[in-house]
Amino acid sequence: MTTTSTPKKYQRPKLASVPLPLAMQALADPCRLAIVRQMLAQPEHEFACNEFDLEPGKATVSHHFETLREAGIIESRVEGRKCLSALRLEEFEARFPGLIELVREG
Amino acid sequence: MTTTSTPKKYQRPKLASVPLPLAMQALADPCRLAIVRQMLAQPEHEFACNEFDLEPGKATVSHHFETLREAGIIESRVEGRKCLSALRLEEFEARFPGLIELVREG
DNA sequence: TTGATTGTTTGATCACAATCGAACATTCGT
DNA sequence: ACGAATGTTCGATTGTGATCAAACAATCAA
Repeated sequence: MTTTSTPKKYQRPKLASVPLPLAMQALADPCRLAIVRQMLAQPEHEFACNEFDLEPGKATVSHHFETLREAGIIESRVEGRKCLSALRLEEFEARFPGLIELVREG
Repeated sequence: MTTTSTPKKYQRPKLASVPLPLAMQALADPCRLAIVRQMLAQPEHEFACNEFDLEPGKATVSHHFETLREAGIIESRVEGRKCLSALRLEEFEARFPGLIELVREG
């Protein structure tokens, strides 16, 4: 018997359950801001992790993506061996109006 | 000769020099959010530190006020033996539009 | 099936942030 | 001059966050 595969399942919290400090914390890191800014340039696009030119190693980047997921800023899904991520733009904007716009401006 | 007194001087950074991550970080702490919310209830009022009902001790609170000053969110001045603090509401709103409003809402 | 791709997890380190008690400084009242 | 009031600073502790290398897992391509 081949071991049953457990496809990675990413969490996707309801925005109503995301407290403000968690959202602030998620956007308080330069690397995560860079990720969100690049995503804002193509809001419809689903990004693989290696489409970003980031300083930290992949382990660290993986952690940053998880932080962004927990804050309800992005959502991710498995596609083949890739992890595709996209902004939850409308939902996040509805929960924290104006916050994403601040990220775009810098 | 009595030693010359050096009245405490609080910093007051220009808002243009405050980076977004610093502002986010400052607003990512529950205690500091509580301070800002209480100040938002009376935007014109100058608050002494002991007007807040906060959990941490006074040393910690003193540090939180400094963090808020560094982020350009509040300004402080010495009045007698008190340290009076108030929001830099218009300036901060001009630099980070909508951010303070998010704090008010929760 | 073998090896390369893509990301996650683990274990460890390092820096920084929050916290406290105690000592200190300044000012005010008496 | 003395003591209370109000914060600040110092030293130490504790916890959390960012980071990396290495091992692991799943998938795809040849």
